[in-house]
Amino acid sequence: MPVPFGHIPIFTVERLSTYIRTLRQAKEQGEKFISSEEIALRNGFTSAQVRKDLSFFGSFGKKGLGYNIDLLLESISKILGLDRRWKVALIGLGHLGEALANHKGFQKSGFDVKAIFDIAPEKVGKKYNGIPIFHVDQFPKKAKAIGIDIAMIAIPSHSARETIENVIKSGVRGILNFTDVSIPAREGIVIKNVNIASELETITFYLARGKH
Amino acid sequence: MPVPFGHIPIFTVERLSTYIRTLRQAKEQGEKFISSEEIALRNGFTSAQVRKDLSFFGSFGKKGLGYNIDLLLESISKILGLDRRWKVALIGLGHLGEALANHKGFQKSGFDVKAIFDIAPEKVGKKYNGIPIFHVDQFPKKAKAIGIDIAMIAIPSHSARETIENVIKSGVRGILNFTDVSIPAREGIVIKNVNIASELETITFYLARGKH
DNA sequence: AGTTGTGAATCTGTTCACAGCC
DNA sequence: GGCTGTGAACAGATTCACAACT
Repeated sequence: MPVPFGHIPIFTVERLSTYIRTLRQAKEQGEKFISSEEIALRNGFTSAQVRKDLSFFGSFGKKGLGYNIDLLLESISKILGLDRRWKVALIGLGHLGEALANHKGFQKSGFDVKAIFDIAPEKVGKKYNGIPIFHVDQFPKKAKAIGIDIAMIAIPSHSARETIENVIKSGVRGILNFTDVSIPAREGIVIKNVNIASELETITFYLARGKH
Repeated sequence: MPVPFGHIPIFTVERLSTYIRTLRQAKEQGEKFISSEEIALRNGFTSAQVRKDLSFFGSFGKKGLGYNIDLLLESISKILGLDRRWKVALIGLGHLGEALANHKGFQKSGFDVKAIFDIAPEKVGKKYNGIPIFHVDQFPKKAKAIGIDIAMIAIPSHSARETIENVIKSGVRGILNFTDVSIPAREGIVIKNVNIASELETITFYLARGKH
């Protein structure tokens, strides 16, 4: 089933996902067609970049006219694997975990949080937002039973490495890691490390030197 | 005061901030020195990359020995502008906003959330975690009075563009934007767009094609 | 006239490989 | 012997610029 298109730059993949949001917003504003220039403008990219990104996967536009928004939305969604729903587990129901469990954007893109894992006895066995909470020790068993595709990790850093190893061992191949411990990807596993303090730190780098 | 080191790759800046976390963790484990190889290994980078990143800013290591962790921590912190504290405002106290207001990692890196802004009448005028909550309309006045350096935006997308324009007009030069609307940077302003659903979407791209 | 799609040229970032120092 | 620091070589991503199409 996987259809390879040759090698795709990682930055292209990240931008595709931005285009989806831009297209949804243009659609809400009543637009039917959109040019590469307009997509670029809204995001601070260049129009050539938008066209090149899309060209890796095919021809979706009409010369002189631009892109049909509905068609392009559907095409990019398919490219990103969003033409199906994905079962997501959340590990760690702290403040960030709650935010993730409540995140509106997931539903729209096809992600369903199917199970939550934590170690706090007062949480385990209950439900949050209708989603069952299990003990982290149960992860391998439950993940297999439910068919979890992706795990989001939002736990303290001291147990991060061990927990993520167990997640990988249990057969889950996609990991979105919010902990302070950045985990290298490895054969067969897709890991994305996101660190919120890091994001602020790249901002201060530029602010501190007045170069921006 | 800003000391220019020539042009620095954006990826170098992002990795520096990862190195800080790695160094802190090594330090907690009782290490005093660390090699570029060890830093690389823990994060899935290459040792040459670590050395090259640091070489943009000076020589921090000892040949044959590696890097003194305390010294390197201090050096990188200074490079990233973390040798001072930064005043941060949070706009939007929804689920994600609450997570940001409670985020432990900020304190450690020198970020203090000094004010929260929202539009809900039941929140405005109260405090959250000891941080005062103001109406978003008050942002320009309060931001100036407090001396806000960076604004974190965690509001629904429909009001994102307008709110961010007002933040920029009020003189804040650093923005961490969590909304679905990605905002282009512009002269004099540093903007970082972070989208959590996007992160999942780049994972599914690879999962969907079995290529990882 | 307007806009796409794309090879070629350019620019940016990474890796190699080794001299130099501890 | 081990590890850094770095110029040179390489790989990867972006931009240019224009032919092709509506």
